[in-house]
Parts: sequence; structure tokens; C-alpha cells
Amino acid sequence: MERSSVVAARQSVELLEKNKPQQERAKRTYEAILTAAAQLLVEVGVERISTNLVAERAGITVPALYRYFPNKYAVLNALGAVLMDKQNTVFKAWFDRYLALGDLELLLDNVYELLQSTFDVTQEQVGGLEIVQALRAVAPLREVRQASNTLVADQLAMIVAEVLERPVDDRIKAQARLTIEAGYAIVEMALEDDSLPPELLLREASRMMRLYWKDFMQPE
Amino acid sequence: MERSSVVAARQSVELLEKNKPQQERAKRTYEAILTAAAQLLVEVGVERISTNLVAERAGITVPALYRYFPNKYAVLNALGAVLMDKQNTVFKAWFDRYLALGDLELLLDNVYELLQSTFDVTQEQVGGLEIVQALRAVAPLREVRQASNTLVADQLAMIVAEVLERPVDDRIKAQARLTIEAGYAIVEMALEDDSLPPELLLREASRMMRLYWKDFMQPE
DNA sequence: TGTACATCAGTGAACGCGCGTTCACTGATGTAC
DNA sequence: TGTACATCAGTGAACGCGCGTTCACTGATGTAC
Repeated sequence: MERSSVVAARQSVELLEKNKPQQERAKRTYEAILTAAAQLLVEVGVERISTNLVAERAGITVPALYRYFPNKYAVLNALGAVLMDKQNTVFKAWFDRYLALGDLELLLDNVYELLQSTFDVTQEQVGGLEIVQALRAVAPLREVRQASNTLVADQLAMIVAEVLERPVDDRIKAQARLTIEAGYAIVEMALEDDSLPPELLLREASRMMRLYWKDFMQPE
Repeated sequence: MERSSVVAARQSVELLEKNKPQQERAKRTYEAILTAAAQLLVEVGVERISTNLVAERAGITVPALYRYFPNKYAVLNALGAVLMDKQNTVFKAWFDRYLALGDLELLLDNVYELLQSTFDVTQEQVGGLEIVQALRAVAPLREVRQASNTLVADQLAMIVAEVLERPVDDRIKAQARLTIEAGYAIVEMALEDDSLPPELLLREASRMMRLYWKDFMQPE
């Protein structure tokens, strides 16, 4: 699995991994660390997760964890990268499937499918909701999340502009950024809220987005 | 200032305050704690804020802090309650101003003003952005945020239903919940993102919401 | 107006704990010959 | 096929630190008479 599509800007807290696992045993250890971290994110939350806890749960000693990650933020970052990659993959697949040149209608008519797929992929990942929340919560990770969302939004803006033969101005960038951000926020809400069925929330969200972009293409 | 409009459900972590400050000196201390906490939220982040740090910054000893708050979550909760109250007050004022019976048009034509006011009130509060992020991040606070947003959304749903003479069904609840959640997410993004002007983002968001609700009232 | 007293507010010192991190090391795995 | 050796992977023990929390206490404030 390719996990480098989200590249962390270098900052005061080192987020990059140290030694890559080479041997089989090492790969199992590495995966055990991520699995343990995901479980603990659910059980104790990002507030109380620690390298000690993760190592213990993974069945290794702490120095073994430090062989692969410089600190706990790097572990969370790796977890976040895995999930964001999955989400971005879903997005790209959807985009490629429904994008017919010169026609955005098909895309707009299938926004619900995108939201539902994003919902599914997040729910299937152990600790999925907790991971995306951690991405919002922890300062060094926030920038990674923002960079990823901005990247996706810019790609969306560029392609839409191209199809409509319009310039990529701030207006269209704002529309794209807005849609992406609202989309993720609503998916997270649908995962969290248990008073309303997720399908309904996602259905309504897709309706909102469709109306929004339709109006951009053919103003009232 | 009334700070109790957001009531925390009792849970495993105690969030309520202990002794209320009575004398003048105590009120200053109490305020100094909240001010210090807000500053430190900006400087070191929610990850590293601690009662020790807050007490030191506030110019008091740690046991003095414990006189008013049972733990650091209660401090963050108080901070969050202050901000959510301000936001809810803004919402209510806007709602009362533009709600004409039997007509939601005026409301819909002024969504931008609401978003801008919410943006302003959050930006003016020291550590405003960091506080709303902490509300999303910290588990025991998350429920408080969700309860507050659900409450506001339910009120919105109820009044809209009343004006339109429709029942308060899941559909209308979902619409309201969605709008509120997307609204806050976009305000936060506007505060965080520095690549696009906040006014543009809020303008577009209000356009999206207006189209969404218009369509509900008069389907295409 | 003065003072004794009750209550409120804040202090100094101490505690046990889990944290992140590092060290020199032993053990496991893979490979050259 | 066997073995010596290099490299990779993981351990045990230790460290200093800041954390949350509590205690018995001193000091400040307000009030009854």
C-alpha cells in the first residue's frame, strides 16, 4: 500500500518514520504498532494515548517502537496517512468514473455515492472516526490534514474549470474548498450522531452540494 | 455573563466547577485562570496544556486552581461554554431579527451576516479557534459540543416547520443539523485557511445554504 | 468605630505515577563462500 | 549443505521530568455586635 501520497511538511515535530521495516518479522511489528494505536485511539482517546501504551498493546517493548517512529505523533501521522489515502483513493475513483468531458451533470447526480463511499471507508477502518478527529485535534497533524484537503480541492477546482472553460479563480477555488470541507465534516457528523440515520444525512448533503454546483453552472 | 446555557451531561470525567468564586479577589482569580488557559491553548496547544501550566500563567498556585475546577477538562469546558454561549447568542439574535412569520425569505437572504458574525465572535475571543478545535478534539468535551449543536439545530427545525406548516420530521431535522454543522465547519476553515479570503468563503457558504433551503421550500 | 470571629481564598510542600527517551546489550535473520 | 559473519530486530534497565492531586496550613475578607 502506498502511504506517501500525503507528504508532511517538515516542522518542529518530526512526523516522518525512521527505519523502514525490512524483514518479515519487522513488517509484522510495524503493522502491530499501527493496529494497537488504532485500537487505543478508540479505547482511551488521543488525549491519553502514549508510546508506552501502544508498545505494550502491540506486544513489544518501547525501544522497538522507537526503531520505527521518532515519537507518538509520527505513529498518529502514519495512521492518518493510511486513512486519508483511502479517502483520496475513493475520491479519485469516483471522479474518474463519472467525469465525462464537457458534462458535469453525471458527477453532480452521483455525489451521494461519493459521500457514502467515504463514510464506508472511514467506518471500516478500525478507529476511523477517532483518527479523523485526531487529525483535527493535534496541531502537527492538522497541517497535514489541511494540506491534503487543499490539494484535493485544488484538483477539483482545476478540472471543473477546465470542463466549463472558465479560469481557475478564487471563486471556484472557494467553492471547491468549501464543498470538500463541508463534505468531510458531514461524514464525520454522520458517523458520530446516532439520532439521525447516516443515509439521510448523506443524502441531504449530496442534495445541497448538487444544488450549489448546478447554480454555479446555470445561475438562476 | 450567563455561562450555564450549555449544560454538560454528567459523565465519567467531572466537568462541572466546584466552588463558585464569591469575593472580588476570587472572581479575579477565576477570570485569570480562564484567560491563562485561553492563552496557553494558543501557545502550547490542547495536547500540552496542564493545570500546572495554567496556574503558573495565572499567577496562582495549583491548589488555588483546584479550588474552582476539579481538573483541566473542567477548565476547557468552561472556556468552551463561554464561546458556545457567545455563538448561540449571535444565532438567536440573528434569528429573532430576520424571522418574519410566514416568510423565511428574509432569513435566507441574510445567512451571510450570521456566518460573518459567528466568524467575528470566534476570532475576537482569545484562543477562539483553538477552543472550538479543542471541543472537537477532547472526548468529554465533544459530547458537550454535539449537545449544543443538536439543540440549536432542533430549535431551527422546529421553527422552520412551524412557519411552513409542516411536521418536524427526520428530513427537516437532518436539514437543520446539516446546515448548522456545515456552517461551523466552514467558519473554522475560514479562520484557519489563509489562502482564500474569509469573506469569500463565508459568502459562498451562505449562497450554498440559501439554495438548499430555497429548494426545500419550492422544489424545482 | 473598633474588634472578634466566621468564612472565604490561596500557599508550600509533598506524593506516586506514567511519560518520552536513551543506552549497551542479546537474539534473529539473511547471505557469501 | 554447512558455517561464519554482517546486518537487522528487539530487550532490559535506567533516567529525569512534569503531571494531577492532596494535605494541613496561613492569610484575606466580610460581618455581627
